[in-house]
Amino acid sequence: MPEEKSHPPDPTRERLLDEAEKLFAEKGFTAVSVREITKAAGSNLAAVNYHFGSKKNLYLAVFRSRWMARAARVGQPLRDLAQQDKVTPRQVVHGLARAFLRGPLTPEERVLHTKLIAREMENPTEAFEVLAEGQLKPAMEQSVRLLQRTLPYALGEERLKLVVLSIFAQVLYFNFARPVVSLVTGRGYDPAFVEELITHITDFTLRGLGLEETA
Amino acid sequence: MPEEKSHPPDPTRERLLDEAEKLFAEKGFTAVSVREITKAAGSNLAAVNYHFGSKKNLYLAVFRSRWMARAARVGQPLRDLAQQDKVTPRQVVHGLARAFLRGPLTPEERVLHTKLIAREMENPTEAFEVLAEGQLKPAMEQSVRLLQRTLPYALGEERLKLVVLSIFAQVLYFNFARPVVSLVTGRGYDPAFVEELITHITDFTLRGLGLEETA
DNA sequence: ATTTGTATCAAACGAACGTTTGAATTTCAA
DNA sequence: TTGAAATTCAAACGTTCGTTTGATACAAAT
Repeated sequence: MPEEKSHPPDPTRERLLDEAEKLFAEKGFTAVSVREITKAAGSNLAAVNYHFGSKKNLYLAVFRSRWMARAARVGQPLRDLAQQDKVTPRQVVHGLARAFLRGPLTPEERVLHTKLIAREMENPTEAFEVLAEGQLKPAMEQSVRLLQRTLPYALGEERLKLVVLSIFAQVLYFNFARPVVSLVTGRGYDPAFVEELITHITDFTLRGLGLEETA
Repeated sequence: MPEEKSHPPDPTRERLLDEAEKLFAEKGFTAVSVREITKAAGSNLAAVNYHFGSKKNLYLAVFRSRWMARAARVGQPLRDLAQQDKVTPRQVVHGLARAFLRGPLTPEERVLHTKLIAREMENPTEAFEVLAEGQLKPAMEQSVRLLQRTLPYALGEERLKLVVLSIFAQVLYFNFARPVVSLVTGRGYDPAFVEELITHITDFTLRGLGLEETA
């Protein structure tokens, strides 16, 4: 390994991170081989161990550099919202749904990002802490605080947390369970359908909070 | 392989299916080795290939015999409900949430069952069809029909499907993302917390359908 | 008692795995 | 231009993988 601290942009290192992230997201850690990654990155087999020390370290590096950067972009709309003066609950919920389903990421990035989350959620590895501290807890606290101060009535912190978890549940599910959603609805993930999904989640959740009229 | 059709209860075969299901659910297909399975089942290394032909066939057999039987048990409360005369939407939603979170399965079975679903949802294999035809589509159709006939107002089939998907999303999420839920709420999955979760999902969803008062 | 078919077993197969090695190459400051 | 460090490379390391093999044990039927 060249160094231990932060890295100047080494093209080989960057390509390895890019391809590794795609492959890990698509197939999972154990199903991807180092040979597959280095071939996709157009580099030598030994490059992974030279630049990252081991396959597992590469996986962690993917989370620390690539995944975290994306998480920051996903969370940005919500942070922007938090800085505004007058915010409605609809804006909060809609912002959350939109950030994950149509937000700052390209469609490919979004699938990739969500799959990595889902894998860590059902099989936490050392990367889970990165994920939890870097996105999950901040986004959760941000959302709870934002809802707390915009809701026209008081709602206990515990109840609010469950509500936000229900939002996350839907947002994640409609992202990573695409085969199921498409199978059931007969719809592909074109922009129109995604917009319908965002509207559905927003309306459903707002009524779940008792804030909107019956459909 | 001994035969091709249905199997009389061969103890070795049964033990292999039991242990394989646990391990596949816990670690995923590629992360589990045949040696691991046969050792856990107390049988010879060659037993998997003798009884099932290949590791992949064993995985499919787990879904066809073990997983499907469990899916039938999970779906039973809903089918019972469908046969009753007077059913309220609350009964439907509560029944769904309860079936998956506290239902006919033991806690260990439930974790196992949900993890297998989640894995197939994010990485569909040949088992996905078994899962889709055997549980997903029936449960979806059943739920939609049941809601349709119990709702006090008309709701389009498309909207209803999205609502049911939102219920599934929460039910699955609160099952398989337990590390996240516990991290955020600081609660373990004891009976009291599970009951709170069922109540939350039920209330949240009913209001999502515009049927209950504000909390 | 012998045959026949089924199941189990230890052992080995070739292939693929993550990792290491040491030489070749490139980079770049002195 | 030279020399030392950083990077790439082909090759091989030892291990583990899923699967196959052929011998052995056991069962029920002739």
